[in-house]
Parts: sequence; C-alpha cells; structure tokens
Amino acid sequence: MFTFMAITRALSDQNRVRTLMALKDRELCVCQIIELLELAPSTVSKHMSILANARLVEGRQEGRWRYYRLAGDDAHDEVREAIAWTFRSLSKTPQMLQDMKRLNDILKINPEVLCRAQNRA
Amino acid sequence: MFTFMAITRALSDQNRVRTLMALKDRELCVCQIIELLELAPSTVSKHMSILANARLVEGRQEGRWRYYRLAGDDAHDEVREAIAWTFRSLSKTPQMLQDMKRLNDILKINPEVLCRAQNRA
DNA sequence: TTTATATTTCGATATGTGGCGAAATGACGG
DNA sequence: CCGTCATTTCGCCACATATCGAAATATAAA
Repeated sequence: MFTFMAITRALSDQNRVRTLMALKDRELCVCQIIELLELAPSTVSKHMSILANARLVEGRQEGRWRYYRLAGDDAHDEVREAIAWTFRSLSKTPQMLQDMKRLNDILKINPEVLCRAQNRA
Repeated sequence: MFTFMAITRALSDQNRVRTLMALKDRELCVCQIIELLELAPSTVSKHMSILANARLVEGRQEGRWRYYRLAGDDAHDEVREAIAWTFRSLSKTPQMLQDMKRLNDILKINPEVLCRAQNRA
C-alpha cells in the first residue's frame, strides 16, 4: 500500500508525469529536464527525488552530472504497470507531442553548453 | 492529459483508494463507506465526488440513499486500466484484507439500521 | 404539510505540496 | 588545495487539500 501510494502521489503532478514521459527512449541529464520543464533547478531536483523514491526512475552519477532513466525491467510489477499505463494513456496527447518535439531540440544542444547557458541566466 | 491527472489525483489519497477497492464486488451506500472509513459524512461525500469526477465510480440514487459502484466495462481505457492496476497492486495488502473483512461485517447490517446508528452518534 | 433522515454544500482550519532563491555539497580542472 | 560548476538541501511563501461541523437540500414518512 505504501509503495502504491508513493507511485500515485508521484504521478499526481503534471510536471513529474511529463518528466517520466520524457525519459521514454533515453536517459536525461538534470539540466535537460530543467530546460524542458522551465523550472528552477531546486524544483526539478525535488521532483526527481519524488519520482526516484517511488522507484519510477533511477539516478546515475557521472562526474558532475546526474542522469535519470526510467525504471527498468527489473522493477516491481506495480512500477512497470504504472509506467505502461501512463504511456498508453498519454503518448498521443498534445502536451506530450509538444514535449517530444521540444526535447528533440534540447537533445541537439551539448549538455555542457546547456548547463553553462542556464548558469548565466 | 486532464483526464489522466484527474485519475492520478483521485488515486493519490489512501481513503479514496480504499473506497475504490471496497467497491470491487458490489455497489455500496454512502453510509456503508462512512462506516468503513470512519470519516465524517461530509468528508466521504467529497471523496466520492472526486472519484466520480475522475470517472472511476458512478453514482446512483435510490430514494434517500445514494449508491456508488465501480466504473463499468463501458468506461474509457484509461479508467479501466487504472482500476485494473490498482486491484492488481493492492488486492493482497494487509490494509485491503482488513477492509474486506470489516466490509463483510458492515454488509451484514441493514443499511437503515446503520444510518440510524450513525445519526445517533 | 410537517417531520425525519441521508447526503451534499459551505465555511473554517490545519496540514501538505509546488515553487523559488540562497546556501551547502560534491566533483572536476587548474 | 582552490575555484568552478551541476545538483541538492534548506528555508520560506503561496496555494491546494483533507478534515470537520453546521447549514442546506432532497426525499420519504407521518
């Protein structure tokens, strides 16, 4: 029950759901998620910790960068089903199509450049 | 997206999830749900309206009583999958087993008697 | 038509949550 | 080591939400 509620609470915020969807095909660096959501780094960090706490995503450190990816096939049924349900429900919604498009542009930018640009702002 | 978020927000409260599970095999009168959750009638009423708004349950009026039941097979895929996921995830959790047991006792009481008892309290 | 009763709506309150900026952390490059 | 830089933690604020009790609503019974 506790696990389940952690998942539903994680999914009850639109920005977290958008993030989950954005991780569909690849892992993303935090600064790329910041760019997609247009939120403060601290806010995104908190969202990621909530998603990670619910085991919907996993984090990986690489030097100064932290990458997040979707929970894999080794995840619990509860989690895999939640993710599957989310994707089936949302893949074709306008918000998601727009995010995918925007993400394409973000992925073209070298992460180092992206981070530097964010720090200047 | 809006529909999906309505569902996840509805499922992000433990008492609403318990209610959903309680409706598995039969419809229930509001006073029976009140008895199960041990919450004020006004609180339960609000929970039910949130569940109904997300289309997870449907209400039916019969005289002075209002009955709620799970969304049926005619519901949208999103809703049916959400319900299926919830049941698969929680059917065997201690909280749910306990609720099912308690529900059995509640169902033995004539609803009229149950309501009267609640009004006295 | 008046009274009783099941549920909802309303108003108030207390707690939870999303958001930000500033400070702390931790990793790399000099 | 020292500074730079990506991310997290912390402290705060605005707003949402779970809860209750009281009043309103609606239906049945008297």
